Amino acid sequence: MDLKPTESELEILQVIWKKGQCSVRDVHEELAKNKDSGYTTTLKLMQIMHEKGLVERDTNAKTHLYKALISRAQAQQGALDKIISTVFKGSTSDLVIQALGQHRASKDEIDAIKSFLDQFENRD
Amino acid sequence: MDLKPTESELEILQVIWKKGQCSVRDVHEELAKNKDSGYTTTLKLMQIMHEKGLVERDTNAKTHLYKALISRAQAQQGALDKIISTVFKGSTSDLVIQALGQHRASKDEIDAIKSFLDQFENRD
DNA sequence: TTTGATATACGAAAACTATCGTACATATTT
DNA sequence: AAATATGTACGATAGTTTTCGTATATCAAA
Repeated sequence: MDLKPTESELEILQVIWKKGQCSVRDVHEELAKNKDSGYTTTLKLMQIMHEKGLVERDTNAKTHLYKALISRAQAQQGALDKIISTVFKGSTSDLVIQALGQHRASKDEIDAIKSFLDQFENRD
Repeated sequence: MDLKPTESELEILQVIWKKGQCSVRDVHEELAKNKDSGYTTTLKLMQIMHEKGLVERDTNAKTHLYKALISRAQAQQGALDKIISTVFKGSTSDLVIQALGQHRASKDEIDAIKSFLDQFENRD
């Protein structure tokens, strides 16, 4: 299996991850806030995602319910791996520094990252 | 302008960023190390990148020379913004932690990030 | 039970990306 | 000068992704 969601598929997965289980309408109404494609477009995409094995669905009721078969963490790692190799010359620390440099991190966020680093460092 | 390079365009930009200024052949020979598409494919892609405004070119000599019109930092930030919004729920610190969690960072890298964080934190 | 709202299914078009073949121009070598 | 190598231009094709129209089924309300 390939399991590399496209851009639109990721938008859909976002909604499913957030809500846990969704009808096409659930997803479409969420997407409609930022986008204006039709309902059948969302439906078709979700059907394709089902064919690809990105989601599973319960077809017992008239309204089918979809669940994600790929975790957010998996998708995150896939997305990270891709941009680290294509734009960050393979350097994770470059990515981290670029991300932190742009973003106005709160003290809490910085602390969270620091303690994460500590724990990570002491793992050796 | 849209300025969102495709996958292949990023591969080409990588080479141009590294070398500073490139002929199509320069780029193609570099890409050929990891890939095997034809010379005219690279040429065509670079012509399209020129139309899109991703690169400029000097056509005085027979062999045209290309330069990037988008910086590596810009492309990095664009890629980061995209995945932060599509898979990281808008959370930069989630991205940083996920990136560090997977990657086996060296002590030097960790230190670099820590001192970056310190400097960042003291900025207030 | 007829009407209207809401579903899925699915073919087909549109848009975008990547690939290549071929034509043609310009250097370089023999 | 002829042959060879190297360059650009560009149309055509194939693959992928996104979009939508239309057919059809189901349910609820009038």
